[in-house]
Amino acid sequence: MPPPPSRRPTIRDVARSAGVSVTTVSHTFSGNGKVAPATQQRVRTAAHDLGYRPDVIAQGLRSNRLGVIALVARQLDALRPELLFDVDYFARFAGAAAVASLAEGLGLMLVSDPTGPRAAGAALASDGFIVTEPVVDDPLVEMLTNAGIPFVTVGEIPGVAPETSDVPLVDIESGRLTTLALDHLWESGARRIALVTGTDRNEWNLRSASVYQRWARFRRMPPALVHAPEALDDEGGRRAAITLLDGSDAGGVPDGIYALTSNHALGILAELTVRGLRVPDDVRIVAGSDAESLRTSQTTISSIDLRPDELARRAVQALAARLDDRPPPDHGDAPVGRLLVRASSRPRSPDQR
Amino acid sequence: MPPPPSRRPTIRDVARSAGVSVTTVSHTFSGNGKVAPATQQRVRTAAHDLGYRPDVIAQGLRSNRLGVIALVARQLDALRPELLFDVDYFARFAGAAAVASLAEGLGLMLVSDPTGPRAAGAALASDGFIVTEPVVDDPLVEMLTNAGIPFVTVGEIPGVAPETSDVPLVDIESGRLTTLALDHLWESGARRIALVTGTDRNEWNLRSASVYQRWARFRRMPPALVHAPEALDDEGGRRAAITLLDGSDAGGVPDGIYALTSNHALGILAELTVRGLRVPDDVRIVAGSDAESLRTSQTTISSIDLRPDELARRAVQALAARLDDRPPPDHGDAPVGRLLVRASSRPRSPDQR
DNA sequence: CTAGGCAGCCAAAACGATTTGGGCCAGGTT
DNA sequence: AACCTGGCCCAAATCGTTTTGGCTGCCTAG
Repeated sequence: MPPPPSRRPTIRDVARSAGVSVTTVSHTFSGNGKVAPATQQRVRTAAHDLGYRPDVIAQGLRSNRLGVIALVARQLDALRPELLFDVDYFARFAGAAAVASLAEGLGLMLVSDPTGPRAAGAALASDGFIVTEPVVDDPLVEMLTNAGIPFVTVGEIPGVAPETSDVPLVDIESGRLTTLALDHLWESGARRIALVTGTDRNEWNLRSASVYQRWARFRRMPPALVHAPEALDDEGGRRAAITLLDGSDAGGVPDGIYALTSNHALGILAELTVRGLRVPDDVRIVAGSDAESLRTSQTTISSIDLRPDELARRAVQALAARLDDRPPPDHGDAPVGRLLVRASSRPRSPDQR
Repeated sequence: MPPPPSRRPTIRDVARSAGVSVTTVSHTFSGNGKVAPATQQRVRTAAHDLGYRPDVIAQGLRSNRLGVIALVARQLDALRPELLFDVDYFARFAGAAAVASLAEGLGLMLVSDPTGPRAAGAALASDGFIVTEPVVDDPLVEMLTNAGIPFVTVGEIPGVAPETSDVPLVDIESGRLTTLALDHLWESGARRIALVTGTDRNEWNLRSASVYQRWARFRRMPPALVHAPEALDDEGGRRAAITLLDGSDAGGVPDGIYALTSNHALGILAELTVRGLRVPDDVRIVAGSDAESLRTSQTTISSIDLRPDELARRAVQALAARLDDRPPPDHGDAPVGRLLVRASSRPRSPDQR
């Protein structure tokens, strides 16, 4: 068996070798048309012997589909790109999305925001996009809409009522989860609960803040709301803590803090510890997204686990359905996100020192 | 400006609209051929008005290049895929690789091992592969070699001398770093140093073990070597610790442990703590790969930071160079990986013994 | 005045698959 | 005997680019 010319075999080579037309070869593999079993067998063995693999790109050209979807990682262009995946949420999301994509027969491409100047052309090769946490007036959303490229969002596009939009949406349950976190803090004894949000104008930050405001009014609790840039990491949390502790807010020093970003929660814990405040005795903390580091910190920190794996799975399935013009999958309305109670908000048990 | 037929404009539409041939349009954008500046201008505005974007797939078909490279995530098929990215190393690697790819004008695709049964065809669409930590007789390596698909490995292909292979290799410095970790443990006072490796047969595990053996002989220290499956996570570390502490090894109970996998190190720390052994006073610990959780654990754990971001960057650059038939980039021989000393191996302050 | 060169443009042939619209033949119906 | 019906197969068109190999004129050197 002489290695045929070094280039990889095409459908034509297979056809010649099997003594049939390319049409027949194509039909054999695609299942279209009618091909006698005997012929099929001949084609298959010929293909196998030649080591034939259909050229995905040529298929893509005809079908206008490549079998690749893109996950947009907006922070990719940020200052310290190597830290991108420090955000556990996104890392978990990406991992689960890759797995789910594979299950749908799709590849998952990580791309930076393609609206940016450095937009790699390759990004546009994908059949569809998953946009997590779109922000107000998101240029990416606008671009995809204009270009007619299918996409789904995880979290609402702020300012766009989901009913009026036909963009598939994966619900991140920001309302329910905010209430869940606040109620939990309340039940664990906190009476002056502050909220620390990030500064990205996405559903998570915006909705949490508004729900918090309403919740505080309901509890007749003067709201204490601080914003810290996500990018500041721990330091952002530390500064937020300083603001809350030093700034003589109406309500006085908080005894409970709900920090939406996990690294902020860590920074807050650090600052509280420095000041000799005990967690959870003096101040209870809940983080709004889960991370490995919350599980291993000195005082473990309670958190809202958004279940990025499940969200990713749903996003991929929704996108795959849309790409195939199938109706969107119905995930029922069972809650997804959950509260993980750890030391930072655990009521003391009777016998503890 | 009536929206032309809903399908996206092709190069032909642009040509017609600008009153030139498709060749001229192509040349205008590619810079090939000769096109009068005035004509170029006409073409460009026509393209812009139509909202024309070249079809990446069609370009790919001609050029046999799509501008996408694949990163193989072997653990993707594992039992708990959502935990894939718990392995900080890979998460960081993927993030940095995505960024570096973008800089090279390439997209990064996450694919599971394409040798598996579920191999998504899309995986094969990529121009090249990055294989991290290939194992002995790696089927993926074999497949890529046979198919003539370009790839680079991060870490040697065990059993294949790098000089004899023309597969670009990113050096993970397993020899130097193992020695670095062991010397550090020694200097911090440990005299009976055990090694806990994973069970994957990759360079990191294999080379570390062999270097450890030699190092132990040199120090006239009876070696204590335990293997625990990476997949067991903390539990694997716990079991390894049990083996080391209970099994009456020749050398007795170790006072220093080098655990290659970060989660193993965490498990070891937990088991030691349970038994009332103090870290680092009774036992010093160093982990062989860095992770966020080592930085925040009760007793922070020293680690070897492989600098996955830098490794990823190099891998991408090497692959990009190979794809362009450029000579491989020369990264000099400055060391990359480093030791991060934390509490688990910090020598006691002066007043201690 | 002519040959050659060059700038500017184009038609047509790839690239590797899928799909369309027959053709041919055997067997069953009128 | 003529007609229809399927089963099986094929040639050619198609997808949207890039590249090859001309074809025009115009300019300049001889």
